[in-house]
Amino acid sequence: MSDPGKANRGPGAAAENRAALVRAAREVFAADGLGAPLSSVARRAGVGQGSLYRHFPDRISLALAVFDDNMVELDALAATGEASLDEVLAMLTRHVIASTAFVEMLGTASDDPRVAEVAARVEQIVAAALPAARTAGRVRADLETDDVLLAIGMLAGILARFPIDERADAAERAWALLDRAIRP
Amino acid sequence: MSDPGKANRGPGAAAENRAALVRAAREVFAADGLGAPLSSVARRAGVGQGSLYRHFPDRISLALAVFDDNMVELDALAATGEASLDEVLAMLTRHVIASTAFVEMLGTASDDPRVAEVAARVEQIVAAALPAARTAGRVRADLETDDVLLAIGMLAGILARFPIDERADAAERAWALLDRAIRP
Amino acid sequence: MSDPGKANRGPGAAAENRAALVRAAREVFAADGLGAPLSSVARRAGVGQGSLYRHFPDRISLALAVFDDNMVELDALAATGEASLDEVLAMLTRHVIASTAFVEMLGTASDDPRVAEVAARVEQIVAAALPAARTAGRVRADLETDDVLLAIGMLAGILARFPIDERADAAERAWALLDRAIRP
Amino acid sequence: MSDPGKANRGPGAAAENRAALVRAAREVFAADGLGAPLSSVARRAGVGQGSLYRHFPDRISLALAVFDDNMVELDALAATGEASLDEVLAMLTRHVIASTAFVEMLGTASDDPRVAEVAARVEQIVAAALPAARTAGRVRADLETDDVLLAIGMLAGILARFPIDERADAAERAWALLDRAIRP
DNA sequence: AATGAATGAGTATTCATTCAT
DNA sequence: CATGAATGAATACTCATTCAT
Repeated sequence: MSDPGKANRGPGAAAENRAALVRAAREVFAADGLGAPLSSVARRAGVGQGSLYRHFPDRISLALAVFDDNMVELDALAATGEASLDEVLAMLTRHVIASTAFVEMLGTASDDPRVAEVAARVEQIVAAALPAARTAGRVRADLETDDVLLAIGMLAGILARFPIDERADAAERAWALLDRAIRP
Repeated sequence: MSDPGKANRGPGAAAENRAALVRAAREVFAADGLGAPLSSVARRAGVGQGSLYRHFPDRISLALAVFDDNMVELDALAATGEASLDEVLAMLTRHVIASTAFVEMLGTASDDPRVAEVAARVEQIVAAALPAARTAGRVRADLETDDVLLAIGMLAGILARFPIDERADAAERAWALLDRAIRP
Repeated sequence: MSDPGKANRGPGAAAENRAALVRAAREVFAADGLGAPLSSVARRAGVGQGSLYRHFPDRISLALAVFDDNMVELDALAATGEASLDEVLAMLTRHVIASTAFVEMLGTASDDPRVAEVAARVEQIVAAALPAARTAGRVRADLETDDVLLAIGMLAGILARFPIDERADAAERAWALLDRAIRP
Repeated sequence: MSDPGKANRGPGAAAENRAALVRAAREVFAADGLGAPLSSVARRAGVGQGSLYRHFPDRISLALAVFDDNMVELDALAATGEASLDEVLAMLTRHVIASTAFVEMLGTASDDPRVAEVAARVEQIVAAALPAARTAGRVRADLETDDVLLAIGMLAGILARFPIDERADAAERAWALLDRAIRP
């Protein structure tokens, strides 16, 4: 019974599989939200269900992996030491347009320490960019980090209700409003 | 055969059952969102599955019944002819705090004519209150109805991520932001 | 609580209701077969479920009532004393085109004595017409009643697989074959 | 948690399960028709519902698998190049006796391409055997493929109304009639 | 005797998760 | 370590049948 179809590529394929899973999950989460069937992720990745669970024992682990790239980008931006709040917000907006699941994750199951850590990191980055923005008069002097995070949350909430191809537009309209909310 | 379990309380229970279903659905939708299992609604109402489907042939019918009260209130407010935008927003905010599913419904499956009608009615009520608010300088002169609806949508989106008992606070914070976004 | 909708027309409506149920059942059985939901019969008749069950305690009772007309017609034909086999077959064919459920009933649940009686009556009528047909050379001399009934059964079986509006054609084609089978 | 009930026998059981499902379905379809509950198939096969759906995503897939054997046999017969119409009919009759669902499938949901293909194949095989039968004077010179298929359809229709153990007899009687219908 | 609602069992289908190979 | 199948619980929905009014 040496069935063809998909040979067991063996342990060597581990890294490759992991990457394929993350890639697939990114697409699936973007399209169907964070609650999408994990089986569809495995299928799209061309990987067995079991491998998915081995690499990512639960949905959150997978989501964290997916959005790790986002965090890497964000961290890179922050690492320049000169990231303006506008740049941070622009990047976050891009991420949210690509997948509201990013914020969906941050808002849910926050009892998972790893999620909390990501949330904290985002908060940190925003917080770091805020003083300069205040000083520069870009935002109100009394604007708090939480306010900015709330704005991002609202943005994500509203974008989730639009089909992907309308999200860029919707984001623009939303920022037209929100911008006034944070400006001095 | 002679199973106890639940006597057929007869047609007299109809109105009572309907009310129990709506009440249960209100709670369930508030807690778990519009996508919650209908079986849980029936169970919580202490009513057979069949009765649920008799009264409400589909999820939307049930949701419409649940949020009918909201609309009645809203209509009543609008009927006074003097509803200020602030009053309208306050009421909508109360509804959204009670159940983000209200807005969830308006945002989804808008291809159902009954939902579309409710959405249109909400829009109408907002639109009716807007001119006076502009004249009074309560909001920007160029603020559109769509902007207000977007704000409501964002509010709902963000509240959905908080447990019910934190929503009032969250709403306050959100409005503190949004208010600036619409003010002149 | 004096709900409108459908006043309880009281006992006087009994005969009327019965008739409406039979009429509705005829249409429903014709369209969806003998296994169609009884609720759809009650609905189409504009009659309560309970009334349906009062008049017809089970599906077979209803079917018998529906096809009673068929039997009346058939009996009337037989009563002329001069019914040719061709006439009998033509009438049966008409009935089967109108509703394969007629034969479906005769073929199923034959353990019900009332059904058995109807089946016997049909057999009787066919049997009565057969000798003359044999004498006249219309059918083979060795053709048995059972053969004719079998032919009717086959006709019904095949017609059941066509949508109603194609059944007349299909019946014609089928008889073109079957006719040779019974002719001398 | 550690419920016994049924150990996961692992992938090794796949082929075995598939075979059990087909076997069970063959019996169930034969006994209760093509519309029988799929759950009863799974139960009889001693297999979880999920496994059934994995192997056969819909009812038709299962039916096709069940009747694939029939087609293999039929194809084998046709492949000899010398299959007489009588042999073809005898085989089809055997299949229909075993399960009228075979023809039931061919008659229903013909919008499924796979079903259509099977139907076409049957037609092809009959068509291929017909000319020789005509030449040999075994059947009427003007007998069409459709007539033969109609006859098979009628046979199936009538057999469906007999319990399995009476079908062989019934088939014999039916052919006694039908044979005359196709003979010269 | 009519009404229409109530009930629950039955069926289809999906998915998270575990496990033998 | 990969694979892919197995399992069963969960959920939607339908219908036959019973029953209070």
